[in-house]
Amino acid sequence: MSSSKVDDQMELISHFYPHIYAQLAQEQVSLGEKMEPRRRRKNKVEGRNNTSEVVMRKRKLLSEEQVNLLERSFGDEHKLEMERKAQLASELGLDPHQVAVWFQNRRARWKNKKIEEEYSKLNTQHETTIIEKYRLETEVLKMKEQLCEAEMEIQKLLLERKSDISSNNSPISSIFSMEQQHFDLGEFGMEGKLMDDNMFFVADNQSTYITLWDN
DNA sequence: AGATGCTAATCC
DNA sequence: GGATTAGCATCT
Repeated sequence: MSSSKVDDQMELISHFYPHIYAQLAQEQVSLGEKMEPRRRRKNKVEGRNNTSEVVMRKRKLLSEEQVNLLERSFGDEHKLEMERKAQLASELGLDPHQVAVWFQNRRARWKNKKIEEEYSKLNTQHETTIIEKYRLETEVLKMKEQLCEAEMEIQKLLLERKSDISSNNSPISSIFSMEQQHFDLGEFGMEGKLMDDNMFFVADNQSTYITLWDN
């Protein structure tokens, strides 16, 4: 029986009796028979002796034991040296080329997995960054609110001061006494000092600045 | 029975 | 070595 007829038969078996086919194919390998020739792509026309033939690509899944050994080997080393390839091939009863292909595909899967892991890690980082951003924005809003309240309090105190002055007959004694009023802004870790009606001097540990506002 | 996922095998 | 194809198994 020619090998193409054997292949055709196996093709039929594989199609209608997949389990029997798997068994037969496995037996072929374990008996050390000639390896199946590498199949060409489906519908690929092969020119030989002026004839064209369409050869179906067959494929057999590796057995659990074969995959286990390959996986262990891959765990040791992702690259495959010639010697190890031959060694593995004989241990597995596979064509060295099959072993090479398996490693190539395994490296591709490993790389994809790494990329997915990295993507997932970056995604998590991104999400926590977004949450932190919102937290900080909320904090800024709260602090702005507090600042606004403090400014209103200062305005109120200034107005009180003004009305005190206007009701007093000798303003010089108070406004030009060079004794500026102090405000405790402990809430902000700062100290405030009223310079005049338009200026408020604020100091903290890091910086010093003057806030101006319209009366 | 069609959709989908995995992967051996092929092509470039 | 990466991209792609296609066989096979499993799921829906």
